[in-house]
Amino acid sequence: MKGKIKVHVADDHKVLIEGIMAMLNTDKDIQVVGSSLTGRQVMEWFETNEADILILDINMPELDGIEVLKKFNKKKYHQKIIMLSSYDDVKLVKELTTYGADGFISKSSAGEHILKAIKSVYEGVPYFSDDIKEGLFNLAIGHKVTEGSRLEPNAINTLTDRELEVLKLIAKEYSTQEMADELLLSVNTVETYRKNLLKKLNVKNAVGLAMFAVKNRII
Amino acid sequence: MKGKIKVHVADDHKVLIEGIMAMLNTDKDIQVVGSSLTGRQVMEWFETNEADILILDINMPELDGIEVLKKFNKKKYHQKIIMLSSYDDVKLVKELTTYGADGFISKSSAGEHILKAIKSVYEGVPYFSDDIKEGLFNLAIGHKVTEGSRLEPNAINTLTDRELEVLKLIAKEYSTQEMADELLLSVNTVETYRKNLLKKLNVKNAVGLAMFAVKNRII
DNA sequence: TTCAAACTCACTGTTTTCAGTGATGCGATT
DNA sequence: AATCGCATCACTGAAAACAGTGAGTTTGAA
Repeated sequence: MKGKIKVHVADDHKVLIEGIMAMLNTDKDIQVVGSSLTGRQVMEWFETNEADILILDINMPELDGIEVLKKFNKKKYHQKIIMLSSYDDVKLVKELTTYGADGFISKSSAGEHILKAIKSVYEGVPYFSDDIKEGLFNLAIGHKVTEGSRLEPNAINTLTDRELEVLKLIAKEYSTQEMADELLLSVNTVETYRKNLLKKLNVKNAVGLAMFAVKNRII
Repeated sequence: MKGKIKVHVADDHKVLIEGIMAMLNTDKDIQVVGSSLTGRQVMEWFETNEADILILDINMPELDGIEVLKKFNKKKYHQKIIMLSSYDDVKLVKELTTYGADGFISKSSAGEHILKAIKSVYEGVPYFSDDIKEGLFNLAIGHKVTEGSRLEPNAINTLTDRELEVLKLIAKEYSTQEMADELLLSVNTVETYRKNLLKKLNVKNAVGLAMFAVKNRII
């Protein structure tokens, strides 16, 4: 191995970042070159820096890990991405791999798995921690073990970026006018997104949208 | 200081535990003597072991941090307890201090705060990380400043039975007409309850009501 | 290059929500 | 007996949400 593997860590919990950094820096082949607390920070960092591996928390403020993943997908950066998931984001795994995620580690797994994951993914071999594998297995079996599994698993995947933005604002009690101001759009446009959301998510009003947002943790 | 401060760390995220351990063990005055992934494990550990400080995550499976705190309260163990909170559990702080919590740290604060907290609490001085303090301040002020911090502690208690019923239905996407049918009331009456709710809970629309319902687990 | 999807906006019309005010009856409290 | 909280309802008017349709532009992928 010529140089060290350069890693960027993104998570909204500073203690977790520092913990991971402390751990990774004990490995002679790995060097943590940056960290971010929000998705937006990740995007900004990668505009002027680069890393071999990005460890990305799924749940982050401003721009969550999923959004970041999608954006990276478009930008064609060359680093590998390992997703960090807190609870049972198992349902998302399949989808996220299609968006270019190279590995998954649940936070409830041991730290050594992060080392393994980094080295594995760096070599081009996707990595999934054991509990993620188990979760996928349970999903495949059909019998759910975890609470959250819903019927229309992928309604959220059908949402466009703009629709997601609007959805988040709706869940924050914004009125259409306020959203239009915030997003610099016409009221008509925002209304269109709202209507699309109502149809796509098959709910009857803003409350339904907000509840969907809660259940899918996009707020 | 004669011996090292003995610390036990409890959190369901193994990586976080390991991170905190790595960090704490760099301090010559502190020694991590144990860790747990669930509340039950904490209880078992303390039956046969002891520590000076218990760092306790609020959200854990099996037995959450709050329950553990209550049980410790009864057992009269002599260690101090620092609560780790993921999001803004600000509303809980006051209650938890009465149950014997000696400090609060949010996970979004830096790791050094854990060091500070441990030493402070060990000396008998309660510790609250800055964002917790800010949250409490906002709570006291009444009007929310930050995103998550809600209203005056017990707005729920000011709600009448009928208002609660209506609130639940609103959170289920009912329209006023539907609620009137369901509750055998006139539309006007239901509207009145809705208005009272908006005023009492200080939110601007039905989404705000639904979100309140979610946060206060009345759905 | 072509095509589809996403993004943007407009217009019309209906329904619902939000806001304020006021009123009645009923039961419990003082 | 008077008061107070709660439940119930009505009326008005303004604002916002919901619904359907159509259409131009941009962009990325095939």
